[in-house]
Amino acid sequence: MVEEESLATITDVAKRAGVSPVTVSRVLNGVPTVNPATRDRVEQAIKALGYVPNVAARSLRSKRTRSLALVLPDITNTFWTTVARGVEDAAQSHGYAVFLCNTDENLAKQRRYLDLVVSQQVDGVIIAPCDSDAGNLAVLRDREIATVVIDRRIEGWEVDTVCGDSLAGARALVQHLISLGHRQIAIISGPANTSTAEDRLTGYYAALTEADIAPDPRLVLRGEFRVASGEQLTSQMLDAGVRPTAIFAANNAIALGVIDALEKRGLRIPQEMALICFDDFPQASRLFPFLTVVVQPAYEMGMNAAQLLLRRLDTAEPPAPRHIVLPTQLIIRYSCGSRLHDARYSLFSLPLPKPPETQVVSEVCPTD
Amino acid sequence: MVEEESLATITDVAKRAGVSPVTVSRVLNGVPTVNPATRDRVEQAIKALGYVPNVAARSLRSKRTRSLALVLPDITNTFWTTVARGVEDAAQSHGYAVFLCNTDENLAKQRRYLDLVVSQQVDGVIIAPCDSDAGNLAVLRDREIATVVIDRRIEGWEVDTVCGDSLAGARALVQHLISLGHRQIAIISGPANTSTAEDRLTGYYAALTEADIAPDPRLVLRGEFRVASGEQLTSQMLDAGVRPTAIFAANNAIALGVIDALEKRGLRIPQEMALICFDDFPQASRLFPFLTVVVQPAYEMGMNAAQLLLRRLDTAEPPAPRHIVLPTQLIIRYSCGSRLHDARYSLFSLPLPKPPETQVVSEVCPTD
DNA sequence: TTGTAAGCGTTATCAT
DNA sequence: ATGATAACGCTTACAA
Repeated sequence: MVEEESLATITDVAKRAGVSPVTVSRVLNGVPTVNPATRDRVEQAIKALGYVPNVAARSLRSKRTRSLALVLPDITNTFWTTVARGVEDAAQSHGYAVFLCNTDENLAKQRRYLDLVVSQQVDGVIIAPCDSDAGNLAVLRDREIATVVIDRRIEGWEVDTVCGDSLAGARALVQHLISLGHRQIAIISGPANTSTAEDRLTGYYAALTEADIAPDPRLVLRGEFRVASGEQLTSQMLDAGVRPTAIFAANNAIALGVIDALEKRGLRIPQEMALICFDDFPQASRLFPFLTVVVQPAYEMGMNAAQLLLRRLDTAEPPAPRHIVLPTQLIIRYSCGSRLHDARYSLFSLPLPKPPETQVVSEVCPTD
Repeated sequence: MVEEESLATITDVAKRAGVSPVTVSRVLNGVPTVNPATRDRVEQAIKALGYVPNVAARSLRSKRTRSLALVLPDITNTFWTTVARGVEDAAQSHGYAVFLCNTDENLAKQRRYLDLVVSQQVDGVIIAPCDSDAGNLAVLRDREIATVVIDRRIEGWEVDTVCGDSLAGARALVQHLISLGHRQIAIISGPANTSTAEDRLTGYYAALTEADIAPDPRLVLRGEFRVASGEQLTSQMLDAGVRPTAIFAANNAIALGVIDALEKRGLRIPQEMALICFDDFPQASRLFPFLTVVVQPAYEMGMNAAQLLLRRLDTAEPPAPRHIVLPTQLIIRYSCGSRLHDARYSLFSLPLPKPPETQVVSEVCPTD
């Protein structure tokens, strides 16, 4: 049903419909002041010729490409792929295409991708930056490219931000351990120049302080948000004779490394070493029926970021930057007989100094 | 160091360097017939102005966008994210950007993405199609968009293809079970209209036949390549009183569903039910120290597909379509005392009818 | 409601 | 080795 000789242009459609190219353009862009009959003829011509607008020409003229870039640190982590799906769904429903860029937490790769993104003239960028230094995002700021920072805050640039509540999540996790009687709790966190690593550390300290437990510097370890880093730091700690009763892994990749190190040493989880972490695993309740985690609303984070960005692109004069902090959920896994249970609690931000009795606010909804 | 008033164009660079825009274009495109001194001046001007070429203008004129689309069925599966990284690395090293499109094994989504991809005028497409019907890829064929099909073969269109050797892999997996004494082996495969599901089923039958085991239709189940499907089919089978001694999951997502169903019924793996599957899990040796799998070279598949595509884009008159089948590896996991071991065997394609004694050809390389 | 004219930034072609 | 000119397909501004 599609006749093609070379590739139909707007002029071909115009000729076939007996109108001028401008009218076709109006139909394509949904301009209301077009005679319905004319619109019909144009639409038929479009269908008959299998016409598809040429985005290059369109964006050369209109200065918009209808494309976004999503720059992520680790495409193999399901947390990030879930974020990506949120962004994708929001973008697709608005007719935007998404370039997915994987930096591997590597600043050089991030820089290369940002250059690419600039030359591709994307309309906007959603980025989880490798670190909190705004200087590394200078290209975006200087060229005034609409940007939303996701998951991690940035220092020195007032820009839209969508994050999970790392502080409340970390505090709730550590409080959970404390409520189970643990007092020697190690934390294996991420790099010092990422806000998520910082916040989770702050939450850890807050929970300890609130329970009158003096922090032990030997139990505070920092590396990267990677499996290998979690494995290495755990091994170092254990090999140095430091033996906490519980470990808080600052994300799921680190937790995998911790599991690795513990299993190599024959330490059973949770009997000989309790483990909690940020970000869940798919199928976690079957694979790790013991694991208490804080999950962030990854899909919603992606969707929110994309919507924020798209709204900004639509409005001519954008409002002041917004900082969105999405609440997290605490999932406590336990077995009752042979049944596995997930108890879920929504976490709300509470002031740091001296919080009320309980941080676990909302209501339980067991899964299966 | 970057002076900007609006946004530098090729003309601004030309003025600053005291040459014509054409010369700047020549420098940008690496045309050799440019005086080195001129080239220097131009390059300095580019740097001074922070000039970045406008891809829209460039592709409007040159008919090339230097972008590819990668269309995948499940971005949450590490197999596919690994493929994506292979494609990305190859593309980036050639200066191409990649649009990642996630179809969720959903034909409607696939169609929408292909339309988007066409209007974005990408130079080429790498696609793992939802099914083997070439009709669903008609847009690509009709518009003569350079295409590489990955992971799954297509019926009715002669097009470049990069796949793993599902047949040899499936056969080796089932042979492994048989060598352990299993004779009631169930298979939970994917949809009938995907070549991977078909090939793995064929390999399953081949191994049974070669061992003089009559296939039992109640043990052959087909659904989708998804966790939920694996869970559901396993549950159905078990609830119907069908009780094999081993299950072959046709991919890793299905295997997760099988694990789910087995655990719900208190069946221990591998003591009460052996399990094998196609495609590995990250950290599998720790999480599933019992699991024997066939891994496909996902990264290489992506890289090969991208290289094939890029080569085709470079050469004016492309040669006949190529079909690449990459060999797979069998990984047998076992514990020796408290140590875990991975024994790896490379698998080579063998003729179907009556293969020689052993399918396991290459040499063992234990991991840790 | 529709059309005319101009131009977005680059590269192909031809000329020097 | 370099430049002048036109054209890619579309949308904006203005005119009718």
